[in-house]
Amino acid sequence: MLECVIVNNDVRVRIAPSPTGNLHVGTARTALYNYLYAKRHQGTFILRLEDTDEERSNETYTKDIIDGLKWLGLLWDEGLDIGGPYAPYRQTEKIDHYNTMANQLISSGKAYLCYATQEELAALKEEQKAANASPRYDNRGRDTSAEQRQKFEEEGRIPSVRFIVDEPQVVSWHDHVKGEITIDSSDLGGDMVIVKSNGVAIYNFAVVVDDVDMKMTHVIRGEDHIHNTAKQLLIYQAMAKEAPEFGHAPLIFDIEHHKLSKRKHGETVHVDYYRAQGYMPEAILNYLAQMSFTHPEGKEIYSLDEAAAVFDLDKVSKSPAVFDVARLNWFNSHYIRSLPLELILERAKPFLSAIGTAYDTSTYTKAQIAAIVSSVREGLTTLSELTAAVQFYFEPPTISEEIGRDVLSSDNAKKVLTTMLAALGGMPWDDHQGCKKAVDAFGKEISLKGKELYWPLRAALSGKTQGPDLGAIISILGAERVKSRLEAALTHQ
RNA sequence: GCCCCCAUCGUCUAGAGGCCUAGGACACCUCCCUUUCACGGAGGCGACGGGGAUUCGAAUUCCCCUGGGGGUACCA
Repeated sequence: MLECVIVNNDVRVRIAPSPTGNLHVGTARTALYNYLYAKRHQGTFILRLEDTDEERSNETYTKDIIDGLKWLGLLWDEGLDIGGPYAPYRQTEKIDHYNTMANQLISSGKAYLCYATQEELAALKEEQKAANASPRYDNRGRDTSAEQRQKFEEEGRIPSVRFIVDEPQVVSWHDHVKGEITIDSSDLGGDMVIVKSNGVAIYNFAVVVDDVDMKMTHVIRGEDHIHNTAKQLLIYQAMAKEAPEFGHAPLIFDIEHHKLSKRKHGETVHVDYYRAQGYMPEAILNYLAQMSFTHPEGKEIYSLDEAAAVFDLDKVSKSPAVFDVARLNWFNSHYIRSLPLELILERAKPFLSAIGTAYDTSTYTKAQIAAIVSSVREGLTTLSELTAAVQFYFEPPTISEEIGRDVLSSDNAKKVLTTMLAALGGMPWDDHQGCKKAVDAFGKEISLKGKELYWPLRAALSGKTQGPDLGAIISILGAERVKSRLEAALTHQ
């Protein structure tokens, strides 16, 4: 198949989170799309921090976001943490610069100082509400006279800077995922504040300045920004700067079809949560990618690199997707059983430690630990389940009343256990399959097979009637433990 | 209220006028494999929101309705 890939080394995209919470699943998805777009076009992926809301911003969130993106493997080429040619990449370090730009707009008549107080603005809103009119700023500050200004200053009023939104005016753009979008400037709420009275630029203004400064070519973000895009386009125009291309991805919904929010869903909206539960970054990435994007060959399972090779914005769905943990789980269990054992072992460490005092690294060799994890990983959905799944390898199982009665108390069970005890000397301990065969062999001698043969052993050794392969259990536990557990089980007659 | 976006199985989606008695995946159910769980395999359940229009023919184009969501801050 002949494919025409546009290679554009000039492509520059970014993820620009605000540190008002831990790394959000939606932010991760947006970061992923930007990352994929950059890689596809051999462009540059940038991480910038939008921390102009000093009230809500917090440095611990910044750290969490950086850690989370790194953990996912969405590494940026430029930006926070690593710097780059367009530093700083943190908006609070550019406050003066935004003010300079705002002043330029004022000098060119595109913006003005607005002395309206919060109270006046609130009153205006009330009035409009009472009159059943759309809430909007009435542009009253546009022609504030010199005398009025003087008076306001004397009253101690501190002005904000408002950008003049000319009305009516059609703002439209070709959106890379949505297609044509048209918005009338009259629906934008009137002249908008671009610098708050505390002297700090507001998001809609700072982004534009930054995107210009950093030479962004494409802005890929959630569709909750569509109206912001219209506002921002007007600012680009006023600054006589070329605007980047836009692509608005659909939102991620909860099962009730609302935007995934921390307020409603708590920690489950954070990447951290999944990380702590033992989700694989590969699974999260794969899940996030395929949720609104379909691989052209119909693949369900694919890596970050594979996705980067085929990603395209016009292949991104226009409609929102419900976040479905069941599906994430399917991806996760797939990766848990197919990723290299070495890697799983590394990631399993915290969950093995969680076993508690019984977990002593000297109990088993490294190879045995590997065998333990390997014996159970097929049945895991998340690594957090590992703790309970391997517990019996470390501590003698407590035999429940039920198991004792139903599985261990029969004469046949007693026969199996005693025969096994006698056969211990001939066990090929290092060989999983060999151990299984040895069991089969003595089973034949005592004319027992299947459930009758296996369950008593399984119960005696693990306390459960289901779990890993019996041969693996025997082999891993080794002679000592097998012997003592069999003897203990015999007391349940 | 106003503005914008969206609309195929429960969920994620394929589908760019005839290939669609609508395909795949997750979930669920049944069977097979298996000492068990899981994996794997074979089946099953299950959808084009409604109405017009265009056309020989519409899930696919257009219009209206309905529904859902997002936005409407000196938050981002």
